[in-house]
Amino acid sequence: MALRHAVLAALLDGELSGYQLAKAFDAGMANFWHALPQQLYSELAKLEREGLVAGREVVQETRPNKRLFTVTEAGFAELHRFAGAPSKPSFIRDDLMVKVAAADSIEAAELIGQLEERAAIATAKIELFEALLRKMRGELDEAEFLARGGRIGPYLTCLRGRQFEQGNLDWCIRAASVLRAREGADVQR
Amino acid sequence: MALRHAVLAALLDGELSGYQLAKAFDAGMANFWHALPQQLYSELAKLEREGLVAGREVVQETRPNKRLFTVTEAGFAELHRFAGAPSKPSFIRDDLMVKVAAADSIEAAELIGQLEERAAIATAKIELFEALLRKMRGELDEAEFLARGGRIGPYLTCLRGRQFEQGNLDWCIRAASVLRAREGADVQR
DNA sequence: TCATACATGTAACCCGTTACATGATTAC
DNA sequence: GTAATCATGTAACGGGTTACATGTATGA
Repeated sequence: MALRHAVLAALLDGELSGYQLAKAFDAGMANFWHALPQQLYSELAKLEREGLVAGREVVQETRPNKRLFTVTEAGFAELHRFAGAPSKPSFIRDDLMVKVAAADSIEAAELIGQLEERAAIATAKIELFEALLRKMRGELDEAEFLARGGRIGPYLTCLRGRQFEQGNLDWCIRAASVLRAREGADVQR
Repeated sequence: MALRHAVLAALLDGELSGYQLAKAFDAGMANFWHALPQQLYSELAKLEREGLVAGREVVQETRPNKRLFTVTEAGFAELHRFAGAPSKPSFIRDDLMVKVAAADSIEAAELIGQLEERAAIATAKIELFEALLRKMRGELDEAEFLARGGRIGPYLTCLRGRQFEQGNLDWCIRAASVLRAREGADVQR
């Protein structure tokens, strides 16, 4: 049960509608979480019922009306409680890893193709995260920003996201090259 | 629906009982997947019903009887089909990242403690994975093994697992030191 | 004697994903 | 015209986690 906390964390920057929250999850939270709009709408509804967020209706003329949500006192209290609870170590759980694990009984060409595709995705994400980091730190350099900037939380998680994707990229390239070298080569079975 | 494929991949090395499979998931698969025994038992039952694995009863005298499972022809076919399907990129989804994202409204000391704890766990996992890697490659060095060894699949995923934990470790240390430096310092709010 | 390893499951619940459903406005 | 953006949901399904349930054998 941690999506609720990710939502609370996302709302710390200011009040957001469900729709804006979905955007935020596609951008700033994307390094460590992902959620579809439906899930966010229903999670917001649940959080409101429990009094952890408060919504206020904003009437718009040209656009459909929307509801903006803020974290309540009870919401902050819940975040603090959450911060104190132990966090279970995470692992990767990736289809591509399962495929590589079975590499010895799967056609190499297929696998190599998928590894290259993933490498391309990782490259794109790295660029995206780097742009985000530049935007967050503004005119300060990284050391300055981390030492004295505001809201370093999202910056730190974005750093981890970038590093994670760099790890994906390096590994995909390496695994693909290993598999390519073995194709047709003389190998133990 | 990918646990089934992880199970099939794990069974490639030879026939295993549910219990042994649970061990295997705690060791060799641990770098990229985790599953509780209950889930494995029920997944094996499902796979057997669908004909993707075959179980054979082994009567034991001093121990309770057990059932050993092997991948069937249909199971291999399913693995090949799976290998051809697109794999969605994964992301981290970690409680600790949520906490760091909310760092600006959470007590730093708590967070630093959790980051250090996680760093210790990562260190332990790295050692574990390194031992596993040494065991898998036997007397060959890494380049030799990757070029000509048998069963490189698990080796490659274990490399990713080690690298992932190294990433966790580096990031935890960095994030903790950033937070420590800011404690009591003059910071934007 | 007590903890650990061996050995296998069932049941309930929550969370996440997929599919369905609607409808106006703005920019190309 | 057509795609993208704004805006909000419901329903069904499947997977993962937690709790429950049982029993033997070995080693400290």
